[in-house]
Amino acid sequence: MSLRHETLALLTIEPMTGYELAKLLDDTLGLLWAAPHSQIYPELRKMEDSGFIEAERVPRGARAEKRVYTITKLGVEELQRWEQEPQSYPPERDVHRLKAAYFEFSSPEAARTHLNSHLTYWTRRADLWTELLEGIRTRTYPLLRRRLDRFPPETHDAIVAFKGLAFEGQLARAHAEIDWAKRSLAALEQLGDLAAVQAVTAEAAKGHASR
Amino acid sequence: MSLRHETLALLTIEPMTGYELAKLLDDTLGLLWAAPHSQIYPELRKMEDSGFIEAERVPRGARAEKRVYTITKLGVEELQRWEQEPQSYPPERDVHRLKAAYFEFSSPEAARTHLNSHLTYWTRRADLWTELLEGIRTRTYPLLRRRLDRFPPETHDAIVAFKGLAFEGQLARAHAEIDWAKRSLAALEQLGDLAAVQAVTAEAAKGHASR
DNA sequence: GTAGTCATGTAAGAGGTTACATGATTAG
DNA sequence: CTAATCATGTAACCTCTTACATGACTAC
Repeated sequence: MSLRHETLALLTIEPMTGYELAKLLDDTLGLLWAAPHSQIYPELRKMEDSGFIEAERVPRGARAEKRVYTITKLGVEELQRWEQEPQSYPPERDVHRLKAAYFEFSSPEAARTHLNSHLTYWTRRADLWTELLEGIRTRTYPLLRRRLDRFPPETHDAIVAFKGLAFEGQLARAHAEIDWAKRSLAALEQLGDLAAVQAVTAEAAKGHASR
Repeated sequence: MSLRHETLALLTIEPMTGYELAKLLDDTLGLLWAAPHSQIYPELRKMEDSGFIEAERVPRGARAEKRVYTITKLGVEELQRWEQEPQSYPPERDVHRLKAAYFEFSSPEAARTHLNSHLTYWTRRADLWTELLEGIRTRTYPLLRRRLDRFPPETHDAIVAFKGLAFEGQLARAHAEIDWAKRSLAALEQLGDLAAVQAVTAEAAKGHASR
């Protein structure tokens, strides 16, 4: 349940609408917690009920209105409380590694295709995070700029350092995945002709089945 | 929805009960997809209804019975189908990285504690996977042995290679996390006295709130 | 006018967590 | 006899996904 804390953290930058939060939590942006708007709007209402945030109705244009949410004192305290709370680890659930573990039920081409997609996906992520890190270090990334503008100068080094830490971690993970995909592709090559394996394993497995 | 395919894959080793599958899918075992028994038993019933597995009622002791599940031809085909199907990537959701990104709302001690737990957790995982990999390479890991005993010799190299690949990936990820935690702890040190930051950021955030 | 963006919702369903619940079997 | 293990379930609840739904505003 960290959607709550990610949105609280974003609202410490400045008041925002659900729509803007939804854009920031879009997975393609590369931030640390993604969520669709269908999850965000109800969560904002719940947080409002809990007193963590407050909505202000602001007119836009002639007829329309938007709800601009501001974090409250209670909301900041909740964020601090969560930050100090010990954090458990989610159970292991890695579908790509799982597929790789059972490539003997796949075809050599499909296995290669999977690893190439993996390479593409994580390379794109690495590029994204490299750029983001550059923007963090130079303090030019817009979201960071907006944050620094609101916080006193003596906190800037720490704020920048922590954002840097987090995305260095993401980047390191991406590089580990890229290396893994490359090594795995090489290993696939070395296994030579696997054409027969799929058929044989399938037959063997069916053998158990019809025992 | 890969619980289904992990259990199908395990049932290609040999027929098993829900209880045994639940033990294998325990997170502390370090396999690739964890699940509690409360999820496994209903899933087995669903797969039985779909014809992917078949249950045999086997007596145990005098009064009791157990349901031993066997994968069917249809089940093996489903596993193969899934293996060749393109796999999407889950949205980014990393709670530990998220916490690190907002350490300015934490205390220096809590931040250090988080990173030390991270180190402990991933070191334990790395040890687990190192041992598992050793058992895979020497072909002595019991689950792998059981698998190899059921599959024809010409498939053994590939089966062992794929299991190796998968856990090398897990190990690489663990090492990346360990490195990150160490580098982050060092970075924390270098930031020097952060005692004031938490208070200041909190005040600043409340400042927005009561604007 | 019309396409793109801004803006906010609801709802069904899948997947996962946590807790409750029960009882037989086996090893000491 | 008693503790650990084997064995199988249910139920409430939460989170997340996917799809449906609507309409105003702005730039061209």
